Amino acid sequence: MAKEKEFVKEIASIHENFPQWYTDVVLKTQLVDYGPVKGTMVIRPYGYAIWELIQKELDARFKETGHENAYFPLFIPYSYLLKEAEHVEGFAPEVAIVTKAGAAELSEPLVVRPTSETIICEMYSKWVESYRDLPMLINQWANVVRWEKTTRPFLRTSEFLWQEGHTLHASEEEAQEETLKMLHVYEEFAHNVLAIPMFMGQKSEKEKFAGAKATYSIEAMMQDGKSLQSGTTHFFGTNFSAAFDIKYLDRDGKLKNPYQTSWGVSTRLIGAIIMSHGDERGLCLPPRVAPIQAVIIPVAMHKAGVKEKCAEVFESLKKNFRVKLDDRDYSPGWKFNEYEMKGVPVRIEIGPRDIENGVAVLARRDIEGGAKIQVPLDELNQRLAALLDEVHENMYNKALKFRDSHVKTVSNIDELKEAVDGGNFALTMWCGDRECEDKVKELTNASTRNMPFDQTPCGDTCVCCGKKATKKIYFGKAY
RNA sequence: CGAGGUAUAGCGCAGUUUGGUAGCGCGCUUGGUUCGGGACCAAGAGGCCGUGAGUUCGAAUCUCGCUACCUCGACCA
Repeated sequence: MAKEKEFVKEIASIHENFPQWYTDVVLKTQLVDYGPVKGTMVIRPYGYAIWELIQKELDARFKETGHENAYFPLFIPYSYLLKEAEHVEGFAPEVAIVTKAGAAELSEPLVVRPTSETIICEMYSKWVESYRDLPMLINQWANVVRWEKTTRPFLRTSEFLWQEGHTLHASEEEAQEETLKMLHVYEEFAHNVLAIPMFMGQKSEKEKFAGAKATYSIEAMMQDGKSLQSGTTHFFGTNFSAAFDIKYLDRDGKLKNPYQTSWGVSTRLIGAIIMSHGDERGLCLPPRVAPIQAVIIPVAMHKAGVKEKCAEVFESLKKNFRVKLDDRDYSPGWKFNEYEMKGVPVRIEIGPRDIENGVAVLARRDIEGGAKIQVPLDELNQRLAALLDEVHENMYNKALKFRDSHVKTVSNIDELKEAVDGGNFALTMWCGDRECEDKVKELTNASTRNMPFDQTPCGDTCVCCGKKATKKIYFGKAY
């Protein structure tokens, strides 16, 4: 028997209209609202709570790997931007510039930071004198502004929140090692906290950061088969340190430019969570960043002892979990649907029957149909902890399975087009020429995502020109 | 920035063709009955119809401009 939908439809179908589904979900679950200025978003408490948890987890990892936090100014003299040629070219089209203070014209226009390489380099040039000052390992949590043409909440907005790490190193090897180390920190975080599998690899010349020698990325596959570049790490060599005249006196008595890296992830990660795990009912949040890990819903609240028992359970759980007791005067069914839409990983139902039996009913969000289980009240703490871990594992595995089943190995342009049009990534061989990359983009609308570290060939010839291939690379349509 | 679409109560919509001063559902408030998958009854509150001009005795409705949002493309975390 066909199962009638047992939840109320407030959002577009994820299968029928993915973009509309996304917009509906972010608005209706109150993650964000639109700001009054084009392309801006208000991150509402429920969305911001996710960001705070992301920050907490990442920040711990940055500290663990020896980095310190600092804060650099929002305003950057326009002239700084001009110092690194590729960098200006990359960012000039989308920077916001302040030219006036009140009625008075400023003597030099100020850029509202689109990224902070320039101002941080300027400061580093004052702070670094000796090899003893290296490595310099600084991260900042900040907002940045890029005047994008089209915008979508979390995925591309005029202003967004991120972290940017900026490091200086005495040796090239050490800087390269840092670049890859932080990429792996991102990947580990995405796996263990967000439950999102990432493709790690190096970006092509075309796709790399303006001013970098090499850019690496983590790429996640969304459920529409498109790629979301979720984080990047950059190796600069001495491009910026030379341009900004950062010099240190080495042991050998010679003045040298240090090697540099930068790396960042942004509130876009929240978009990745939404589009990796969401379903027909709405959000499905990974337990480790879910603002509410479990919600307690009293059933037949008016009956003797129910409210009291729920409050008691709430008190016993709140020390260990982000738990919420919803004793508002809505029907239980209404609340079930509400918290499913909001992606709360576990629901705890407690009614007269349960109290009589000394149990609670637990329903998990990540499994279709809820998979309700009864748990004795005195085991709730341990069982919930285990269940949240299980939910995390299941969400990761589900995302991984989806991803792996949407990667097609291809050897020519027709296969590539068919793969990406069908909502897949195409894994293929490439000669490394920009021309072929551009041509593929033109013919299929897919761009290179990245080159995996495992370069075991899956063919000999370039997917586009048919000449000898040198790189194994993923192509995909991207956000 | 190019193509298409939308804008009326918190949300979803009707009303626009044929101009006459706004309506439905949900939600919200109050009271009561309810409560194991979006309960029910009753009584209420809430909108100068995105915005600026124009046409007209009269504009949500017709004309032009602007803005925002959505979808699809070119660029980015």
